[in-house]
Amino acid sequence: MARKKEYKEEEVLEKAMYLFWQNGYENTSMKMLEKEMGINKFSIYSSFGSKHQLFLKTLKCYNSKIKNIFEKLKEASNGVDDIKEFFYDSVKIGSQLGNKKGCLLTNTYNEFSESEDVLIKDEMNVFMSNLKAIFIEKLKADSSKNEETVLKQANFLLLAKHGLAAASRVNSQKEIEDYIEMTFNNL
Amino acid sequence: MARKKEYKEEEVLEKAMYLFWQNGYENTSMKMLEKEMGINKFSIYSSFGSKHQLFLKTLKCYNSKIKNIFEKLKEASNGVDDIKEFFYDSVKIGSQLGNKKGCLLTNTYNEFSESEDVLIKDEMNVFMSNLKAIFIEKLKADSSKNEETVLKQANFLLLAKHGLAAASRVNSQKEIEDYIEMTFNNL
DNA sequence: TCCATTTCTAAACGATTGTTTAGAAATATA
DNA sequence: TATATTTCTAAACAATCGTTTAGAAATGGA
Repeated sequence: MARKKEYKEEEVLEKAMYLFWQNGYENTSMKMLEKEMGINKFSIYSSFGSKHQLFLKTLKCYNSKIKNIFEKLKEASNGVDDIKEFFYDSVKIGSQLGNKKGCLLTNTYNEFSESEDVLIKDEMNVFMSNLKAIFIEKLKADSSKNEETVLKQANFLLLAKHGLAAASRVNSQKEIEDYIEMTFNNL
Repeated sequence: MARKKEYKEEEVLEKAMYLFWQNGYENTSMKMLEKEMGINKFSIYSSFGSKHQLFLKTLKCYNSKIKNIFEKLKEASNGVDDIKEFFYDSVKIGSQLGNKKGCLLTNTYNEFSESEDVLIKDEMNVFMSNLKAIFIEKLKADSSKNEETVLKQANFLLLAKHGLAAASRVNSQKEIEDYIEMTFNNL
């Protein structure tokens, strides 16, 4: 056959993910991607097709990275307390590598909120409705809450999670902890 | 003297503000600004200097638009309840004209969180620290709260306000109301 | 060793970015 | 009515955007 590839697609995809995570889609140029991924434009295009397809693949890569957090939440059985821990886990994964950058999916949700990009909006909506369904399930563990209360609190938590992800890009660890604690004070 | 200007700078500045509010700084092009403001590039540059200076001026324009909300909050005397009403007012001003677009300052804060633009970051920090100071003052109205509690709750509210502005770009009126109500449930 | 195949480098593509400029159109004053 | 001054239109600017392409470099099988 022929010449060997000098990079692993999984590895360079992950590097692209961190760059998009930090700068968003529009503010990440092919030039920046070349530098960060360590390969040139030709290789990016032959491996991933286009900037847009590359971005979608980094979203799926991110999804697989946070999958274990979701699994942990699903399999837990302490109701609201599990959601609280999920909030902490979500923030942690952002500050774990690099620095506080919020949540890639939420950042994307915000950046594309006025866009008409169906592929990306679909990806976002699936993520959000999955999360809401899990919240509802966890809240129902407390049988003293009626259906209306459960739905209201699920909406509250979804918005709180969204807001937290956005705010965590600029707030300190301490402020974030205070916020999470107070959010769950009256649930 | 000479020829008259065919537009009023205040009016076209306001139009530019709404465009930046909707699309953010980077995703608003000079071409879009020409169309929205109804004047061409030459006029924009002769009146406002550059895209960047124009943006800064729209931020100041926005500040003056929300000034009365701040004044109302400052002059009120019902403590936490006033902050709650301020939250409602903040959301209302977004949905008042056009549709839900969050808060221009918060949007900007998020968009420039990874940027090194000093002029803009200064503008943001002044806004945020002013807001925090007002929150603290209002919380202190309740003499049963000690200093630590006041600071913690002020941080909480600042982050909640930030998160709400971000989330309100994509959430419904009902979800937003639920969120505000629950946020102030235990303060 | 030679050739077919694949990946690499590096330049160029057309489109769009923010910005500037040359010259026509309009106006107040003389 | 002429002239000086300002604002307008419209084209061009260099730089950058995402994308493509031509050709050199490298590799495995014959």
